[in-house]
Order: sequence, then C-alpha cells, then structure tokens
Amino acid sequence: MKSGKKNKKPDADYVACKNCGMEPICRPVATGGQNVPLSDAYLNRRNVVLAGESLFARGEAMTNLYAVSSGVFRIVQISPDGEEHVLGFRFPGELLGDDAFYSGSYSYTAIAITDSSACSVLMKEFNACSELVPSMQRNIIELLSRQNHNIQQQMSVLVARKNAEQQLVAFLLNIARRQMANEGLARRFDLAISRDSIANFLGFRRETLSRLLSRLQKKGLIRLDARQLELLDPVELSRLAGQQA
Amino acid sequence: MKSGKKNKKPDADYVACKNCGMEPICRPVATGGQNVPLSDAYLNRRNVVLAGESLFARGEAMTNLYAVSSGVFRIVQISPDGEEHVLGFRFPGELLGDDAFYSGSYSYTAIAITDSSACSVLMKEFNACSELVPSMQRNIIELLSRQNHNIQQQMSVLVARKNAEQQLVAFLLNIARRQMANEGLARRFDLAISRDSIANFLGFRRETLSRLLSRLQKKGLIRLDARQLELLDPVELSRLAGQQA
DNA sequence: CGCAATTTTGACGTAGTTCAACACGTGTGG
DNA sequence: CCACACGTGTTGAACTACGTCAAAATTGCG
Repeated sequence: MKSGKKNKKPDADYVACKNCGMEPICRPVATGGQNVPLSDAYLNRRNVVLAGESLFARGEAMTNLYAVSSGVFRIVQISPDGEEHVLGFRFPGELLGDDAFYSGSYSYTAIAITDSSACSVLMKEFNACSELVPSMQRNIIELLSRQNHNIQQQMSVLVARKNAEQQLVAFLLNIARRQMANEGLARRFDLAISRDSIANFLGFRRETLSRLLSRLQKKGLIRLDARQLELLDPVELSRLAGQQA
Repeated sequence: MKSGKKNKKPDADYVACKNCGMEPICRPVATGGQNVPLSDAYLNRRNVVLAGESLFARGEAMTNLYAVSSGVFRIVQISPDGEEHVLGFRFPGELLGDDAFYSGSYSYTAIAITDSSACSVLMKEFNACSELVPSMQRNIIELLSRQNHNIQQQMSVLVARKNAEQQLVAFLLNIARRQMANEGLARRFDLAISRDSIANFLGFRRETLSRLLSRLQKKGLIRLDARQLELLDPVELSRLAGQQA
C-alpha cells in the first residue's frame, strides 16, 4: 500500500490548461469575455473514465468535443470481419471526437486505457456561441489543421518504414514527445499501452514487437520494466528512426 | 496526331464545382450574397501547373488554399537523408495546403503528376471575409474535419494491412473512388501515378509492386495497360481488401 | 496463493527485399 | 537514320525479416 494506487479515482497528473489542445475554445468562456450567454453545461471539466470504459462509441451522435486531461485513450474501429483495429492513441492535451464535425457522429470508439479523465465542450452550446464569437471558429480551424498535420505526419512515419524496428522506434519517440504535450522529449515514463495494442496499431504481431523491444534493450538503447519505459540513448534512437528533431 | 495530346494545355476533364471540396468557401463569393466587399483576387480559377512542376513547396508561407480542378498531384516530403517520400495524392475536388492553417506555412510540397490545374483562394481575403460571414468558417471547419477523417481512415487501411496485396488493392479501390469525387467507383481510368510513386507511398519496393500487379492481372481481377487501369471484378477486389462499401 | 492474462522465447515457413538482368519507349547527337 | 543513354517497368534467384505455431515465463488480480 504505497500510494493511492488502489482507489479508482485517477490521481494522475492533469495536463495544464495552457498545454491543452482545447484551450483555444475553453478560455474565451472561462474568462467570461464579451458577455456571451453561456450555460454552465458548456464546459465540463475532467469527466472521469475508468480503465476499459469508453468515452463515446463509433456512430453515436456528436454531443461533445473532448480533450484528454489525464490518462491515455486508444481509439478503435471494428473491421467488417469483427476484429478490433487500433487507429491511434490520445494523450493529455489532445482532442477526441474532432473528426465528427463533418458527419455529426463519431467515427471511432474512444476507450480509456488507464483510469483517465477528459474535459468536454457541449456542441450545442459551442455552435451557438461560435456564431457570436468569430475568433472561436478561427481557433477551432487552427486546431483541426494542426491535428490534420499531426496525423499525416504520423502516417508518413508509419508507412514509410524501412523495417519494423525503424517503425517501432519512430513510434516510441512520437509517444515520448506527446507525453510532454510536445514540449520536449520524456526520457522516462509509463507507457500505459499494452503490447497487444501497440502491435495492433503498428500492424505487426505481438511476438515481433516483443522481440524488437528485447533487441532494443540488448543494444542498450532503451530500458523497459513492465510498462515503465526509459529512453537511454535518444540521439541514437532518432538516428535509427531516420528523423531529425 | 490523334488529339490535342501533344500540346501542353491540360484539356482534361475539370471537376464540377458542385463536387469540389472547396465549393463551400467558393460559392458564398460566386453568388455574391451578403454584400461582402471582395477583391477579384479572392478566387483564382484553374491555375495551370505542368507535369513535374510544384504548386507550392514545404516551408513556404501559406498564401493560398488550393483545390485540384483537373489532373493529379502528389504531395511529398524530403527525409533528412535526402530521400523523397510520398505522403499521398490529391485528385480533382480535393484540397491542397489545408494543413497549413495552424502553422501558416505549407508542411509538404505539392507536385503535379500530369498537366493539372488548381483553383486557389487567397488567404488574406479569405480571412477578412470569413470574419464577416460565420457560415464560411463553419464550412471550412467541416472541410477540415472531413479531411481529418479521410486521412485517418486511409492510415488505418495502410497500417492495418495483413499483407502487401491487401494493402495494394485497398489503395486501388481508394483511388478508383476518388477518381469519381467519391460518387461511386470508377471502373476504368488513367492511373497517372508512376509505379515508383505508388511503391514509395505504400512503403514497398517497385519490384514487389510490379509482381503484385502482375498477379492481380493473372487472377483476372484487374487489367493494366501502361497506366490505364480497369477493375474487372470490383466485388472480389473489395472482398480481398477486407472492406465493405 | 493460484489462476488467467500478458509477455517473452524458440523453431520453422513464407512473403517481401535485394541484386541483377532484361525489355520497352523516348529523347539526343552524330 | 541509327547508336546510345536514360527513365520506367518487368522478371528471376537467393536471402532475410517477419509471421505462425507452440510453449515457457512473468505479471496482475481475486
């Protein structure tokens, strides 16, 4: 019994609002500003989602736009042959549900990996409000554009792979950056995601993933204790992944 | 000398404005509407870009938002080790440069594969105008959201692959749909893209691609004469790709 | 503690890469 | 007009990385 680990409330580190992707559309409200009439329901802070529970499911009408405030989510789809396919992961400060604007319903299911929490903005209120405040619309445009860019970037890394190792290392570095809300590189962190989810996402078998991780450890590039990941040689890892930055 | 093929002006089929991704932000202007003051420079129709030329390059300031009106573009990035990497392709009706909203500069280079043309909206004018017309902003939000969804979708197909054949078939079907501005499936069309570009994009070797295409022909699923592609058995192809729709 | 889920390891088969040769079309210069 | 280089695409043979199947080791949970 070392800490509050046993109780279910996520006592995790919440992402600072200033580092959150949703900040551009939260702040105008939080500060009050141009006397826009807003219900209290507009912004709902840190809704708890327990590990394994879903925040929303594919096909549901888009009622809210979400941003992860603590924990990790995986976003999944079920393929026609019934298999779950992991589309990606979302870390604190990142948006959830943003690709539902155009269709009005969520296009994937978001599941909490660890006990997590997410802030939500009620779409009904948001739409009404953004009619009145053009800067909010401008903000969400930039949000979407950035997200767009991130996804395309990640896709290029994943598809351009020479081999699985390169792809995996690129993934680990990607995660390490997002762990810090893209402000630098986390050297040591809890990679909450299971091997199965990672393998599923990257498109290879859990056995292959396991072997690759072992190999990276033997080479002294990472240290992995259960799900605690440490990047021992970020420079060499970056080189391996064939990246700059 | 059968047709105008020798002269350089693209005599191609232009996409209909009603099928164009940029229509939501063109139309409000084309119809005049709510007496918004607009310079003639706002919308520039069908700028010609010859095969091999670039429309804009990575890093340049975002002056315009583009939509392909005829031809095909490939979007590329140069990796640190100097290799060109193909991030994707853009067909008539699709946007170019949309992921530059957030940073203000293009994040990739857009190169015409065939002689092509693109409509452009001047950002300076667009920003001014959209301040006045909230519906335009709403439109661009939906555009970005849709693009977001499309990219994530394509990524899931490319990364989730069981094998290269499945991945290739998914790609061909994807192209065939986009050829028709997503209104049904083109059965026979000019796949203008070179084998090298396709292989680069899909992340395998040109030799592998060549073998796969040969195999699909032997199976009687496609017919390929130079770059003229015919889908002989769309149903079986869809099944092969492990997709519905 | 003990069972189930997750992760690792081993042995072997196969899909995709690599290297190399060839075929075709197009443009260039003698 | 032919000779030649060059870009693009196809094909073959040998190699290798990853997948598959099977079993052991570790972790987490009741």
